[in-house]
Parts: sequence; C-alpha cells; structure tokens
Amino acid sequence: MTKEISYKERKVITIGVVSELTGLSERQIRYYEERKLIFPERSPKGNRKYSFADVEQLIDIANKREEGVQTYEIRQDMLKRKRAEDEKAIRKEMLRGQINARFGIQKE
Amino acid sequence: MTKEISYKERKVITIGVVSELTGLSERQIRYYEERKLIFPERSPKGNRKYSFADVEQLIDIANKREEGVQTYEIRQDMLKRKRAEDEKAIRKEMLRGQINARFGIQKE
DNA sequence: CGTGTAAGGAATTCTGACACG
DNA sequence: CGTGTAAGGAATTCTGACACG
Repeated sequence: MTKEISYKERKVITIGVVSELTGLSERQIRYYEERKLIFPERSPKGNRKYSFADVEQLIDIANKREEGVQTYEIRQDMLKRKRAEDEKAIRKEMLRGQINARFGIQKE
Repeated sequence: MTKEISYKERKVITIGVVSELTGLSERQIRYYEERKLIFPERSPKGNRKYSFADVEQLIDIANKREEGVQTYEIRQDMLKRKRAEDEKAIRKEMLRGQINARFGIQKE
C-alpha cells in the first residue's frame, strides 16, 4: 500500500504563483493559513509550498468570502465535511473486516 | 474544443523546487533549456516556471546524461519522437476527413 | 474580523562571464 | 561540451506590527 502522491496533491507551488492563480493577495493566503483553512508545506528554508488542491481550496474560500461567509464558519464546514469523510472511511474498513472474517484474509 | 491544461502540464513550479525534485543543479536546468531540451514559461517578471511534465522530462534527461548521452543527441531523439507524433496526428485527421466526406459533417 | 502596508532581513532568481577539461 | 562558481542586481518571501473598521 504505497502512498503515491498525485500531481494534484504535491506541494510545489510558491505563494507568488498561488496568488496569480487565485487572484488572492499573499496577505490573504497567509491569513487563511493562520485561520487553519489551508496547510502549505515548507521548503527547507521556510518558504510556503502549495498544491493544486490547495489552489482549488483557496478558490472555494474566496467564493465563500465574497458571499460574506466568515473564516470561522468556513472552517467549521471544513471540519464537518472532514468528519463525514472519516466516518465513511471507517464504515468501509469495518465492512472489509467482516468480509475478511467470513471469507479469510486476502492479500490486496 | 477547449484547451484545458491538466495539472501535469501547468507551468507553476519555480527552478528551485525543480532542482529539489530532480536533484539537478539550477545551472544544469538552465543549460538544458539553452540546448532546447526543455521549455519553461516565464512569470511576469521573468522567473522560469516548469510543469510536472517538465520535471519528468528533466529526470529522463538526467538518466540519459548519466549514460553519457550528449545533449545534442537527446535533442535529436526528442525531435524524432515529435515528428512521429505529428504524423500520427495527421493520419488521424485525414481519416476523420474521409469519414466526414462519406457520412457528412458531424458536430463533435 | 479581514486585509493593506511599510520595515528589515534573508533567500531566490536572473544574466553574462570566466574556469576547467 | 557540460558544469561550477563568484558577481551584482532585481524580485520574492518571511515575520511581526500598526492601521482601519
């Protein structure tokens, strides 16, 4: 079960490029990170690095902000969605467990 | 016929990150551009921007170089492959033309 | 709360050139 | 030919802070 990271998830884009891609100011992008809406990685010397997925996330955030949604609410929605995802993953895991219990453990 | 550019093709990666990703020095990366092996775009202020496809291309180049292949030869191979691609595309186009001629022009 | 801005410093990138082999 | 490096300058990014509302 190798953890291959797709082009979409690889964190390789600098904040300047993200700013161009999203139309957001660097200030805004950094602020959304402070509000825990986005989680860039850091290069060896501390520069932020974003993925295409992050860019799309930021575009969603920008749209919500334009509608007047506050960062706090956006974060709550994100957490809610995250929880739903996690539960789905757990149900899937449990189902697999039952199948294995009845029909034996299979190599994947 | 919209020209959507995939994550793989979007030129968004700076030379420093490409250097990390490929293990090549920035000097080498710029030199391969000079030898027309790689074609980054430029940001508004002149900074090179690469795609994931470029990164993979550079890794191929690095492997060839390790085998002792010269940049000139690598370029010749690239051009040869490019020509084969183009001809394939042309044959496909001609076939479409014949189909249209017999069965009428269809909207795509 | 969300964003702009000036501040100072550190890291990045660029080009053209000299070096070596 | 392919790559390293020092050089000088311009652009990028970072953080912490003050401002406004």
